[in-house]
Amino acid sequence: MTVSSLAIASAALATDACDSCPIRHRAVCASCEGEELDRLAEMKTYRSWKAGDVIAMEGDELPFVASLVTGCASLTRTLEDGRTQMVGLLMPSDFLGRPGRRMAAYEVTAATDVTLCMFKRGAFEVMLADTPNVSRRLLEMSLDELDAAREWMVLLGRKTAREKVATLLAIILRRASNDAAPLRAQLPLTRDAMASYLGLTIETVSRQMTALRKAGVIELDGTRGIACHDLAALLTEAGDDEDGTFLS
Amino acid sequence: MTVSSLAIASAALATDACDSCPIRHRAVCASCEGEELDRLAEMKTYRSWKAGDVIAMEGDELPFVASLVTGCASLTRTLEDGRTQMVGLLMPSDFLGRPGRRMAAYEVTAATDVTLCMFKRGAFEVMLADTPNVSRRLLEMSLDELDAAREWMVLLGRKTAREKVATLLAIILRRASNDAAPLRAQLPLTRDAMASYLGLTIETVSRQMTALRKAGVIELDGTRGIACHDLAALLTEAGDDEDGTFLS
DNA sequence: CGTGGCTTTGAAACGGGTCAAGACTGGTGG
DNA sequence: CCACCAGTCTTGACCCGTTTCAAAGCCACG
Repeated sequence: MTVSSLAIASAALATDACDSCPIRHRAVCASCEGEELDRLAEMKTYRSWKAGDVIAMEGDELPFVASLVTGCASLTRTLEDGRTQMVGLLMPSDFLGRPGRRMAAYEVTAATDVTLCMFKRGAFEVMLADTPNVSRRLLEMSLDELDAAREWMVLLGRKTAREKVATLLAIILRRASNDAAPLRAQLPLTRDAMASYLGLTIETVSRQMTALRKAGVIELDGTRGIACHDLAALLTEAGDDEDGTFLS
Repeated sequence: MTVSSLAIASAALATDACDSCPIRHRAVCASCEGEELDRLAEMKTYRSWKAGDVIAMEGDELPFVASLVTGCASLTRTLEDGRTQMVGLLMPSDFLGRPGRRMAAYEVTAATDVTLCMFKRGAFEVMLADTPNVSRRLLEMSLDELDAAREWMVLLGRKTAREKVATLLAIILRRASNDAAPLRAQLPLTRDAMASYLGLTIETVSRQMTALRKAGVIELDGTRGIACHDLAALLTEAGDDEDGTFLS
């Protein structure tokens, strides 16, 4: 399994200092300060996985909930006959696990190298119950994810293969690059993972990438690198009615 | 617009008695008692719409949030060129609106006659902030909706037209009927709405309904009535790996 | 009894899937 | 250091399911 790491120097993560945590201001802990933050810090544990590792299988007991600190992980559901659909893509600060549910509802896989900030389920649930700063933030994040899921439903239900690929590339480019044109990024996903997320086959993803390149909308650099000189053109290909604000 | 009402005697709703409310134990108010319930009761207003009415358009200001009391409403997103995808189906006890957001993110349409129990946004947000019984329930409901949305992503991304239609019929039959075989129900959705939800065209929905009837899996009674003697067979057609537990 | 909206049915076109090679990439061991 | 190997990605040809376009049937309602 190719290792294409987005990991930030893991030395910083080995310490317990939430102050220097890269997701401090966006994760489920974002609204906590002082005592509350200390309490979270006491119950947390870091753990890392390599790209391609399965973090949890559908139906496994998941004894923790977690914030994704670095990297990128996917949530996937499998049908009886093996067909597979990615239903979520966790990026730094996203929350993994559902309070009140012991079993993983989806297979969780590390798309790149991943580090989680984990909380034991029981302790976290107690904290959730008595700490509005946590429960409010979690509600907010859940509603954002719901919006993202619904946006994705539009893509899955109504967009053409070309629009699907363009949409995904636009999202990745906007997230990863510091908006100076040309936008550049390394794809955190294999073609396989892209296909799974987009409800397509690998071959179709590959063909559409080539088509977008030949149309001059994007440039490819090796198998993972992409660049785009004209985001507007890419967004037009994506077929959105706005400018692709979504995906939490 | 054809009126196909699921409405329960609206006389009961005209009163302010939460005790006799059909969704009392499942809606966002479910965990509230005594004082808290009184407080909610004071800020609530009922309002009804006819089947086909638009309750809110995408981008409209929505000055309230609400629980759906009776009937069925759809959330729909539209692409620039007019393609349309339903992203949610609200059934009794479901929550409408997002605390903290003024604008409707989706078009909300009454699929059947609908009655909402509405709360003014401001007052509800205050209550949400200081009443764990409300915020906890809303979090739970949001996470259920997120699960349902993800389940739907699998359907949109990977299922065949036949499986899509079978899945939707199974869900409606299970919800609507009092599980004595044969399961019977009146569809709360037009073919158009079904197609919108399933990411298909009207014609394909119609063809698959006919195909399922000819295969002996379902019976059709007029244009809205369906019956099913063998739910297991229908679930097999639906292609699920379990027994279709989802959709909040 | 006619009208308009919803639904069904049919025929043809097309987009994406499937199957099958072949090319590239990065890592490994001679 | 280079050749090889396994895994990943690309490309091509063909096929099938769904959409598109068109027309006819059905139903509720005026």
